[in-house]
Amino acid sequence: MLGAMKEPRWLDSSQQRHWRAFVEGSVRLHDLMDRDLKAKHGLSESEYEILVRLSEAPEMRLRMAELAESASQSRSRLSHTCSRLESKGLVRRATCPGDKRGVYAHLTDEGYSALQRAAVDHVEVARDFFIDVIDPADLEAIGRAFTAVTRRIGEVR
Amino acid sequence: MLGAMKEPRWLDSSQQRHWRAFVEGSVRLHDLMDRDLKAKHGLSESEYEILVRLSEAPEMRLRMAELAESASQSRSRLSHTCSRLESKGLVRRATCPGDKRGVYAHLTDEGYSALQRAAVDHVEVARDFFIDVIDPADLEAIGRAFTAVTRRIGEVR
DNA sequence: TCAAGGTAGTTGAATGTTCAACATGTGAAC
DNA sequence: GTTCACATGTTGAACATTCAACTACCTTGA
Repeated sequence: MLGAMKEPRWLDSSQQRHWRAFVEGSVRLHDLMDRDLKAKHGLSESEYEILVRLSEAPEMRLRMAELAESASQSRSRLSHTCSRLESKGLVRRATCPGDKRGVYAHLTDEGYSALQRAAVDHVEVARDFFIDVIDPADLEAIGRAFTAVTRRIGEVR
Repeated sequence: MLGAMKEPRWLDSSQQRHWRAFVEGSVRLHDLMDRDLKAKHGLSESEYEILVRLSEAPEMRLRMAELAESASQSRSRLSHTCSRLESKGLVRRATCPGDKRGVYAHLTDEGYSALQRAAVDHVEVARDFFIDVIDPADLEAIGRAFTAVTRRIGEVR
């Protein structure tokens, strides 16, 4: 009897339309940006994200766990990705003075300049295919909406 | 001299905020839904997408190329994924009468009922973490915006 | 009718990602 | 100060995706 309480509450047709539009658009946009980044700079989106986060951190370094969290990646994935970035010379690992378990990922100078180059193109694409085709008021709505989504997801862990 | 024309046109700070909010929110949402689907139904998002498209097609079948296009996947990826779905018994392949190169992917009865079950939960999650936390007017804005994004991407292939 | 070029789909190897197990270190309780 | 639970980060194997051939078939046109 209890199980039966969970009746499917379907979306109404306009909700469904909007939801679908979002899913399709965001998948295609992500694909496009990913391809572009890889073709022009040999970086995957997750590698790029890591460089961005490091570049914004104080002293351009972060603990692995913080970096994983801020780049929305699992620790394992970060560890592998970081090894790749390290072998490309864009990132360097160093042990953490206070906590011997800890590891800092540092952005190297080479990493910084690779990021600079990539960011210019990345923003260009974001502009061409996202910012510039969206009405400014709708862009604000997007900001509000996704902030709420992130907050909601944070509530449950 | 020509190369120098491409000056970085950075985003202004509110554009940047909205863009970031979107990237973060959509990554987290995608992650959440992916995990949920896999945990409860053993399906990846791309497998789910394939089942959805098939279920909506006339006679619940599509040519591989059409399916790839509508699920935004490469043909190679579809081919592999389809093999997995076939071995789970959710999809069945059949040669195409008119065109001997062609292959139809059919949704099986088992596939249809697996999809039904998954869809109920999927919608529930979409509602909990997306639809229900977004102001209806903002949701409309999202629909408009991402429709425009998809159109723009379509212009360049 | 047959050669040339295009399309459909699959394959296998290289590459990335996930998952569970592990090694190491910390910190709090006793 | 030893023990126990927990946290950090890495590893390797299983799994998924991408990329570049490749097979088979269709279409066009001379």
